[in-house]
Amino acid sequence: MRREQILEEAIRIVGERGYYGFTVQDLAQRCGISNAGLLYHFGSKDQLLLAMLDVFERRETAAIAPLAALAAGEVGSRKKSAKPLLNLLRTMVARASTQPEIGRLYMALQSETLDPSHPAHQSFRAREAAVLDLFAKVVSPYVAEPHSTARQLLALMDGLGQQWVREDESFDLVAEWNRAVATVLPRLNRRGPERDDDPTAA
Amino acid sequence: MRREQILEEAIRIVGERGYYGFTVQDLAQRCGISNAGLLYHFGSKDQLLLAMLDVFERRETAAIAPLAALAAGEVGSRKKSAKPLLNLLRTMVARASTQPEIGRLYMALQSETLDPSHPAHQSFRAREAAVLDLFAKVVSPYVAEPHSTARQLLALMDGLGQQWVREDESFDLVAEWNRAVATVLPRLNRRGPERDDDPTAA
Amino acid sequence: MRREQILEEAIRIVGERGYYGFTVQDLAQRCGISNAGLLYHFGSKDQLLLAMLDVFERRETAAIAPLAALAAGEVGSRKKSAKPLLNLLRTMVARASTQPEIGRLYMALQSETLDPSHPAHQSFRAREAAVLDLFAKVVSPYVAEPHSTARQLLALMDGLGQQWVREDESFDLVAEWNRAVATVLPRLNRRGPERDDDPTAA
Amino acid sequence: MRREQILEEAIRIVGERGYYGFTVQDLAQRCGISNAGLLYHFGSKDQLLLAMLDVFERRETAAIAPLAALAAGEVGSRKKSAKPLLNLLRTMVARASTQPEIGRLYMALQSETLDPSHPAHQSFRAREAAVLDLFAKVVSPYVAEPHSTARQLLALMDGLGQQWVREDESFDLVAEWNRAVATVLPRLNRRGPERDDDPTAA
DNA sequence: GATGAATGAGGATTCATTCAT
DNA sequence: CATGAATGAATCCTCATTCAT
Repeated sequence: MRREQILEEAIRIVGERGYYGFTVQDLAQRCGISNAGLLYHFGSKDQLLLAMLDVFERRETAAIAPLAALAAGEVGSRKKSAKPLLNLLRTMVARASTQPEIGRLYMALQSETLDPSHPAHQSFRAREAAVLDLFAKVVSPYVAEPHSTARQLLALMDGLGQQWVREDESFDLVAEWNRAVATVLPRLNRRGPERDDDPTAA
Repeated sequence: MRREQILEEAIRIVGERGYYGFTVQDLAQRCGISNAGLLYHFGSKDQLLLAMLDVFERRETAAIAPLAALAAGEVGSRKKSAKPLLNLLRTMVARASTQPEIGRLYMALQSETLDPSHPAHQSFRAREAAVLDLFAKVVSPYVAEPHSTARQLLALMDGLGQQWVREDESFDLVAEWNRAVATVLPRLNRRGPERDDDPTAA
Repeated sequence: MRREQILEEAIRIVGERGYYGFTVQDLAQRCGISNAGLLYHFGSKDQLLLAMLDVFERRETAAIAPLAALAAGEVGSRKKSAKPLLNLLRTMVARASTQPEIGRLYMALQSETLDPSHPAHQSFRAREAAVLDLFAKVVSPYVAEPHSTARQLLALMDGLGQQWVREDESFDLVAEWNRAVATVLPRLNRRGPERDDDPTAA
Repeated sequence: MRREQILEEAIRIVGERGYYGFTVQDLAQRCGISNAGLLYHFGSKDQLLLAMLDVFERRETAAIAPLAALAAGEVGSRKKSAKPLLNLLRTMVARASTQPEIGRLYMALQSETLDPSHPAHQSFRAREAAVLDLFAKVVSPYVAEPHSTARQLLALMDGLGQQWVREDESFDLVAEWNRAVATVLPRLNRRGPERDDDPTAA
């Protein structure tokens, strides 16, 4: 449980300053623990990062994987419903706005890991590929070029999130994201009654 | 002229590692100069960053400002042409793919400066606001919610750029960007003969 | 306890070279400790100085304050005795000649802190004011212009101390000080049997 | 002439910060000259210090030596007058209060040169010895222990000067000095009409 | 589980000085 | 006379890490 608190605090710091701008000393201080006491739990700064990524992925998986499976399931089904897809996309962003720390962690690392020598570079590269694959798949019934659309969705998700963070969370991220989805996947809106909070805003 | 070389090299390093992951020593070594010799030219690491931003902005302004003016000029004109707008958007991204160093610099800082304590935080915040304003204005004749559209364009530009960098420039950034623009500004494509290099890729 | 040893050594060095002429590295070396190991105990060079001043003041207070109280107590009393006053003055200087390190520390800083930007400037200014006040008070029964006399006593104390240090402690500081006191406070000598080591030397 | 201006400025800086707290760069900047240009005139920082001491001594000699000679001349004369002695003592301090820069230079170095490794240590030691000798001589007709009295005068002169500097020149140094002289050399006041500006302040 | 003490490597920066021009 | 450019050594300080307790 001590470990959990520390991780939580670490996630917050990395979310604010990035991994490079984050120091073991700072974390230890904020946790009211000694420098050595902290490392006792995690072994090293890098392992601490891995633990953070683990938390991040675990939560992400728990929250997203089922929805992803649902959305993916629709792809081959006869009576396609866009609802699971929309639900997936919305939830992914809604999570960020609900748990800003985890969102910030993701965004900070997202950019920091552009550098191939960053300890989490591979991890984020793999994640990106996986998300792009997922998006391309679930989106394939609705667009002509699913790979491009997947890229656009991911770019919008990340880009809007970064704007949101940079502007001190001063606009409605979820609303903007819904509009963006409606723009990228226009066909979804012409069909069915599945929009529960009017993503088209047309 | 020595200063210029150093600046160029610095831009490359920051583009790769970000400002925090970049050390004066490293830069000095790569320039075949002593640690102190380097600082002679810039005074401090932070001032060096400012010099880099200055270069960045100077080049950006030189390349973009005229196109921005043209595009903005169309807004109020009677016979609106979308060509200047498309030209502006394309050039902004084309520059990044032509001069990857400067693009990487921008992207690295774009994310690193999420942290308000980063020395270039304000600078990037201001830049973002300015770009959003510009986008909203030039896009206003074509969309219902120009501010949202501006956000989407910027998010796509940044997001796609980051994907491109993370994936080792292994896809055609310009082509993807053109598709994205076509998606976000669909009306542009239905009109006139002004697309000179087929942004729709239909 | 390690801290104490370091402090002791630091006091010696500053006593010799002043605060500016004293380096963390030098101190570390003399203590057989690493540079970082040293700063672990004090945080920074400036805080180390504060710690030294603290030691200085603590010792000074312990040794002087009671005597100062006694001397001050005589001021309002009916049957004034000059003994506590003489005792105070003698002890202040005797301490310097007994513990030359602490005396040198004081003298080195006394002059270095003339510069308002010195980290201990305020501290020494305040100390000086306090000493002047104390002297003026305890001396008031015996002289016409206690404030001037206070100034003279302090000037003599500091000035003689500096001569003593500069001349490699080659004269009898205590004896000279006693003569000086006898000069500045001539009335004291005409009375009572309280001179135990003949300060007048008339 | 350029040299003179630079020296003047250097004296001011050393007066404020001491020799250790004074940097070539700082001086160069204040003189609107390049770093190298400055050293062209003086060769090195230490030689610059020597030049400053030279100026100091030259001025001191010019102003004081004649008065010293006069006062020394009285010692053996039949009809001793204390006037030259008083004049000498007064002038020495008056100079400091008239030209505070030179006074500060003296005081800063006075204390800094306690350290035997200071480049001007010997110079100041010698100066002190010379002044003590002079004082002892000129004072010998009036006191029982001229060497002690010399020490007291020098200590008072330096000590009061330091108080004056530390307290931002906020009291009347000359008046205090006169009182101190009257205290240390009481016999002078009982005789003759030679006090022109009431040194006794009785 | 946790700490106090310590470390080695590396960080930016400052300083007096040099030298070709 | 003076400068721009550069340097090597030194300065304070920070960091992740280790280890005996």
